[in-house]
Amino acid sequence: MNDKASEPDASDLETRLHTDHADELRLWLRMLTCTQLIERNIRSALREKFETTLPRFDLMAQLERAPQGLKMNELSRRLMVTGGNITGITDQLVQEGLVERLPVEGDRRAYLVRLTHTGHASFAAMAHEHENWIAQAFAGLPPKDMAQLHKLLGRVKDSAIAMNLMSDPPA
Amino acid sequence: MNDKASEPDASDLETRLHTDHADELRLWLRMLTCTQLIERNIRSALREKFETTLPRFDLMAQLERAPQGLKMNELSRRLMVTGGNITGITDQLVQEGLVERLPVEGDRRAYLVRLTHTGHASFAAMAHEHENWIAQAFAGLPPKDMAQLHKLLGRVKDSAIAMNLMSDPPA
DNA sequence: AATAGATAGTTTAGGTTTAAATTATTCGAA
DNA sequence: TTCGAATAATTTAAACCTAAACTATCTATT
Repeated sequence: MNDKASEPDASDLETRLHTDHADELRLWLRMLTCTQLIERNIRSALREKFETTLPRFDLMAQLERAPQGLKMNELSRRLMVTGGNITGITDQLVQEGLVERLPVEGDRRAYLVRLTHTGHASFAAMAHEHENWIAQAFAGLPPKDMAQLHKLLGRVKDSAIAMNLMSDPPA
Repeated sequence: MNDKASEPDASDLETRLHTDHADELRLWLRMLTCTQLIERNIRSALREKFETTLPRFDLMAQLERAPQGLKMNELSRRLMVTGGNITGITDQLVQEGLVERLPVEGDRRAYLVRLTHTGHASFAAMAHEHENWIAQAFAGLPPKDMAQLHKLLGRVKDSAIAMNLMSDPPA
């Protein structure tokens, strides 16, 4: 190896000095830990109490807020997952009678996915509990802290969106 | 349906009043959005620039900080994934010569997983870029905001851990 | 020593998610 | 109108992740 004393090995010290974003890294890891802790809890609670999964719940939550229904690509965009994934989850929910696919007037490629009456009722039951679980996750924060956190995360969101635009094909 | 006028349908109004944790819900969704935006970006950058994946990077990052190596169950705990998962990822990395399994003195059940020389070099190259990506994600925040955010997320973390303990089998 | 229970790691089966390729349809411009 | 590009959704192959069952080893108690 290149261990001459004239050039101290740069692999550790120098690179570390140049790019010392340790604070950002720590912040990121803590953020990740928080979401993973909460998400894991929600997942297991959804399975235990309602025998369902988080992706299914999230999809239904989107449909609940859009009574007229949503197209697959819109679901994909909102849930930030790939289209193929939406296809799979929707297939399941259709199978179980919780959502339905409706033709779109004037575009035979697309569907509108909508909650069925059963799906609406099923979601209502789950949403009530879900809200409590989330509330528990933030129970340790005074309202003032929550507001502050929400504001700061708004800035992170903007920053992260900007980052995404940078790395996406600009054309 | 039970639509008698004497008892106004409670399914919407009342439950919503009782459990109005809309702020918590909004906060949670924003938090999730932030981490997903950033994580997605890191994933695609790792694939494009280094042909690797986030789980593999994360495992190597843990090993980098533990030069003496880590046992499988310790990796499992730190990465918050199941043991079986660790086995699979480690197998891959061993296959590619980036990590190695070493016997543990006095416990023939366990291994120590450790970065090889190649793995160490490979990780150093990636870590440098990774740090810049993370820094970009938080580029929009003044240092003061970052510190504040870190502090608030510390409270969330405590709260989330408390939530986990509640729902885990207490025995 | 013998055995029961705990611990370390792997295997298995099944579900999730992704990126990339594919099919079908729509839209726009020559 | 017709052809090429864009769009909506699906399919496919591969990686990821989990829970549960399993093997091997260790530890403590008797």
